[in-house]
Amino acid sequence: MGKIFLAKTNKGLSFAAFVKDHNWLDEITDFFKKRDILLDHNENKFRLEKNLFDNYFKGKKESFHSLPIDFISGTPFQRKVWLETRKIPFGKIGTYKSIAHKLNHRGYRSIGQALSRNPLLIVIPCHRIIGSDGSLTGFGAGLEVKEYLLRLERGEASA
DNA sequence: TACATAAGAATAG
DNA sequence: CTATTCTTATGTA
Repeated sequence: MGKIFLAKTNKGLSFAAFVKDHNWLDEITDFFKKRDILLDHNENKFRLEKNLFDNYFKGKKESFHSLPIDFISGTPFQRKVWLETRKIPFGKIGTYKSIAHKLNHRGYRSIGQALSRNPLLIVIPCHRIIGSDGSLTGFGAGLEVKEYLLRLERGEASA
């Protein structure tokens, strides 16, 4: 399916996304640079994460709830949305509207906006959020990925 | 303050 | 019923 770029602080995982191309990596590294976060290329530190993702892509109900995460970016609102999204159980889906409702918000669109900036793909299952009519509205990493992930959770994955 | 948004609702076909 | 357009609210820079 592709490679996944992971980044973590000493507090927890802070970034996870599919690697697009080299240029994309530059942007990410730049992102961390601006925050004075040094990147240490040490894959050994990601044993746990790797294992979790491995489970997930095997179709196991990995919720990542045990994985410590660290929001290096994000406004209070975004975090609320992310945390709420994270509560969605494996295999289930939610709508922007439902999230908004839980947060006592009327800003459906803002939910999507927050999710679009989700730095923790999969860990925060933004792919489980779809439009109120059941349509896949959008996805940062590409709708293909979203579709794939949803099928994966339905047990129809084909890698 | 102005811009952008992964939505929604409404309308037309 | 589906496709298309328009509207509105909210977050962010």
